[in-house]
Amino acid sequence: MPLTLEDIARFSGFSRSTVSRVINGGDYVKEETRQRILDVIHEHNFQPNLGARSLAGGQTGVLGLVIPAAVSTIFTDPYFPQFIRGVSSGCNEHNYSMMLWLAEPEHERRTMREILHNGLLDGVIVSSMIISDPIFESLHGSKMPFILIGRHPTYEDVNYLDVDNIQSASQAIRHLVSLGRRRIATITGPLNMIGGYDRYQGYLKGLEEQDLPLLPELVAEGDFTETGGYHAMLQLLDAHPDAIFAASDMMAIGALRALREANLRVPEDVAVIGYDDVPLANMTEPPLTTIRQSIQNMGTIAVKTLVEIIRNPNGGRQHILVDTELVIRESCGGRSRANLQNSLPIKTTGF
Amino acid sequence: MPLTLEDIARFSGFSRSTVSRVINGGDYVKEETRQRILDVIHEHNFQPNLGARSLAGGQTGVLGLVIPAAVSTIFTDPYFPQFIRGVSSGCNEHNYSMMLWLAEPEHERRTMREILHNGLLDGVIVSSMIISDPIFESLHGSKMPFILIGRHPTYEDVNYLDVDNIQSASQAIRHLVSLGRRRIATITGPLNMIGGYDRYQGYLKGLEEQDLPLLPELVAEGDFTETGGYHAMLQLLDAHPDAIFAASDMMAIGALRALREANLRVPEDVAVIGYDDVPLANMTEPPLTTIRQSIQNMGTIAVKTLVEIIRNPNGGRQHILVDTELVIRESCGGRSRANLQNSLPIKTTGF
DNA sequence: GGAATTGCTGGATACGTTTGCGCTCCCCTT
DNA sequence: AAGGGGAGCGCAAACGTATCCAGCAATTCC
Repeated sequence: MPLTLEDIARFSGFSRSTVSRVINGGDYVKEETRQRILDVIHEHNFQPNLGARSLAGGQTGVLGLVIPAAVSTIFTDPYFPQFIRGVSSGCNEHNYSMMLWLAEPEHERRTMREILHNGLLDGVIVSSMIISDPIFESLHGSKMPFILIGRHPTYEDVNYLDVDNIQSASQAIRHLVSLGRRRIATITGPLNMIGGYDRYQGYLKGLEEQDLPLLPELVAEGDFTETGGYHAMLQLLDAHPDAIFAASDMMAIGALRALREANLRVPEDVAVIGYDDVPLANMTEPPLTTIRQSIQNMGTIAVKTLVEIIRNPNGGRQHILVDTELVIRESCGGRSRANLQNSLPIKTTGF
Repeated sequence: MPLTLEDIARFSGFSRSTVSRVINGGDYVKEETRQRILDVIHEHNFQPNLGARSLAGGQTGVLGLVIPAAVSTIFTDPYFPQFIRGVSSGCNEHNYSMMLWLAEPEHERRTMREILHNGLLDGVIVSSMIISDPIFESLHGSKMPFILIGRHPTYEDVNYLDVDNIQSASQAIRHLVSLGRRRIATITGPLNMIGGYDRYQGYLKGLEEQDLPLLPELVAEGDFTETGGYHAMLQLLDAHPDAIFAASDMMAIGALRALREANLRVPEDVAVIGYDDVPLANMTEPPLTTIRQSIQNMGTIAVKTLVEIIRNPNGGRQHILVDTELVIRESCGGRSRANLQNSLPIKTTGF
């Protein structure tokens, strides 16, 4: 039988209300009283009941993290463990608990409302490359504060947290130009996916900043896979590029294979830059220059932002872009083991 | 403003009580009434408030999953993602939600009572506990139903679910001996973790069964990581082992690296067996012989068992051991692509 | 035909907390 | 000296649900 406020009130000689005020850091309590009550609470290891709190106060201190289990990479990719860890860490920091829901398609219909709208959650983080429509719609139509990981392509009035794809891609181009490359090709991701589209926009921005023309024969669309990168590279060979910016490491690895088969040297003949800094990127021949995103950091920031949104629901929408780090290895022909940036400052766009 | 039982009662023309009975599958409701109320509930997408339910009924439908974040392998090892996925899947199956708490040492004291004993959780799964964990004490002293993943070394009256570490490790030793190896070394996990400890015990049991002496110079302690395995292997080199039993695949992979650098051939000079069968184990050079545990399955079984314990608190303690499978690949020098066992039967010890 | 039983429903209470309101003091002003 | 105001505290009303109990009709039993 756990203790109640009433018990603590009785033990300390004050009323429920005062005990409650002490717990919630309320005003108008004499310091002496506060100490007395805190002592009793500590002595009996009292813990207020969350259900009752939620009923009376409307807050639970619980955040939801939704990840579509359909994403098969959850097994092999260190992305999700790291992200989950970041979120967990952020929760601990802000005195929240984390409800994790790996949305399985076969259970989705049942659990969506049940989990999201039963009053348990103060807010929700939705992590998914594929914007899972039912979940999004369900949240968007409710009062529940939520934040997306990866910006939403169409809805502008939605909070999101994303990697600064455009900025980082253009930085890659800038770096290649600084190394003397001029015929810079790109292997894009699927242009109907927001990540692929944004990284291509960054490529365009980089060209423009460096006064280079956009040559259609230097653009090939891939699908984020190694095979896709390989075929895209084959298309590009005729155009004789002296550098490749691939929108993912896996595609860059495919490009390396195509270049090797074409007897072109990397980085002497063609420089290559990837994106993601997957563990494999360090083990290719030559090791891959790439753009790293701090996934764990993303999780922490997501919590921090969501907590702010919960505390201040009318603060306007939050669009947060996390900066990246250009990890320079041998494949671009630049100086090895040197980073242009070490920190991961945060740039906020909002109002 | 979410709807309440009262609203549904008004819309359907019945009382709160009857609506509540319909929702909770209670008896004594006319079929016609039940249908009418269900229609209204469905039409308005009504979802009962969890806080109120918890207050009035004492049940929340939420399970806690506790993982010590101190375990650094959470980054690199696919163990936890898979386990989490299994637990999540089990929760979906049994209509429970999952509260995930990665216990960080610096936040532990604050959150332990706060998360475990605020009435939110119906039960707790504790994974990979460090021996003598305060979390255990806190749970063991309370009425909270819980189950450990990995048996507890001292307390016998505690529910647990574990891989048969001792049996499987000794099986690995037996296999190595059958292949003619005699100087069999082991790279253990941290011996203050029950998994590491038991696999070491299995190693000892294997030696004893095969009448081999225990040589201290053939034992090195690792930390379940690739780097740890690498350094442990370096220590072992002087003792000239002809076989290595590593308590995790990641450590086995580190050992492979150390062996390669020492110009030793695997399996000709040294046979290697790992533990876990992570995806990477199939991609090493040479492919790794290892012991497979169906981690995801463990998660599902843990939930199933815990739910039973919650429903029947006086059902006696549960001790469940999940069998393993020795997956034979090239690294041990045995016949390739042959499995000693294919199924994963469950052996139950209890009363 | 009256009494006992059963099927179905509504009223009322309890769960443990937050919080608006009102009541005492006591100090400060004029 | 009287009045105002604020600090400190308790009372009581919610919050939304589960569930015991009472009531009532319909049915069954003797």
